[in-house]
Amino acid sequence: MDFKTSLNNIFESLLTKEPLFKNKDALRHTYTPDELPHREREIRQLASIIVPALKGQTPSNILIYGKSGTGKTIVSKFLCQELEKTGRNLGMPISTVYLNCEVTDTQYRILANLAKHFGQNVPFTGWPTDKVYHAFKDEVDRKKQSILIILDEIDKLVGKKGDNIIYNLTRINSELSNAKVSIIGISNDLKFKDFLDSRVLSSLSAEDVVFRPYNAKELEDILNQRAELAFVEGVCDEYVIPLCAALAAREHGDARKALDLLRVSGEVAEREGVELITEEHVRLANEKIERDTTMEAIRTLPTQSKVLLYATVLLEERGTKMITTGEVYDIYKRLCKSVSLDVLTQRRISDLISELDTLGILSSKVVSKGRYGRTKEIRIEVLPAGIRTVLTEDMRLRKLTDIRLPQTQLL
DNA sequence: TGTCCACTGGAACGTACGGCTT
DNA sequence: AAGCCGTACGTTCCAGTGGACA
Repeated sequence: MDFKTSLNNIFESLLTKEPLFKNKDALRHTYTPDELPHREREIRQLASIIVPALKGQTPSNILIYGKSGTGKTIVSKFLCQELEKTGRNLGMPISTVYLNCEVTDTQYRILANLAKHFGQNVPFTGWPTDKVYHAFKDEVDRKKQSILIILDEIDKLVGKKGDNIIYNLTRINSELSNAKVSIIGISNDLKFKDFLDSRVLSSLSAEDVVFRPYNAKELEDILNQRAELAFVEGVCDEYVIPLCAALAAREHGDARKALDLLRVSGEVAEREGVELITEEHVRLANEKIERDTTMEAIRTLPTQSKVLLYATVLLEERGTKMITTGEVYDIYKRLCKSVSLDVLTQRRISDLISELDTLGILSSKVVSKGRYGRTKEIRIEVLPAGIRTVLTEDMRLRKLTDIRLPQTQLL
């Protein structure tokens, strides 16, 4: 019976055994603190642009630029909260909608999400797009109100079928008699403007706001503010936060990265069962984050891409000097046959290679070998051992992990 | 100087699927 | 039940090309 009671408490004891953290959520980038250090200027600038909404006028559309982790999203969300709150106090009806265009990446989906936000029941597919557009427009126009739409990662829309949604939204006010719509576009990509239609551009980027990257000192302030909320007092060695800040500053001042680093450092120390987080934990955390993100990227790949990736690994291990599309395709075909998987065309594989390249798992470069044609030169960017581990997790691909190519191939 | 390789990458089209409308 | 619609994922077709080699 002693045995039973001790097991009963096992989760409880594990749950309460978080000696370092008092509120881990404060270190997540989704957490919105009461103050946003080193962004006062941007907040004031944006607030002065959208304040007309509180007087019943239409604010200019805004385009926000800045690298990842510079606080664009969090500042925008913070302003929305404040705007809605002030609106309520003044009796001005204001709605704000936040959409991430990486997820919501077509015209249909954006309109469907907007319509849903205003209480319309739109299926995720099935309706013609203009019907969804009217559902949204009519619902919104039923009363006098200001609407602020935030399109995060708006650069993900250009070039795709979704890109005339930007045009349609910037024009919607001329079709509305009661409501007023303004748009805040957020982009990581500074070159984004070059790809926009000039009519859309003049309307959308009536006001531009640029978010500079944080420097190491600023990151340190942010981390200190969050650490105070997240950690039990005195568990951080004095150099831990400066180190996290320095590492993140090296990567274009990414606050998200800095926060992740500090959080994972804490977790690593906790798992070790020690009471002080040290620089060594930060280094371990840095490696762990890197490893985890690439492994996760590989794990979520479609089966075909996994086989393709493995074909590249085999060629690399064989010591092939220059891996080309044609060679990879040859091995890929053989691997597919051995596990009776459909063989895709070389054209498709060429696209999959480019996808793996943008994910950073492979690197491919188009090279010309003169008399011997033009092709992609391919290199693996992650550890082969990691790729094998992932393959073993996939029942159908497990038997591939035994395959090795002969060191030299005689043809 | 021209040829010609081994692809690249754009474009149109096909198929399957979930889901609405009538 | 038949006919649309939007989306994902592929295929088919093909013009275009950088540069080693004859």
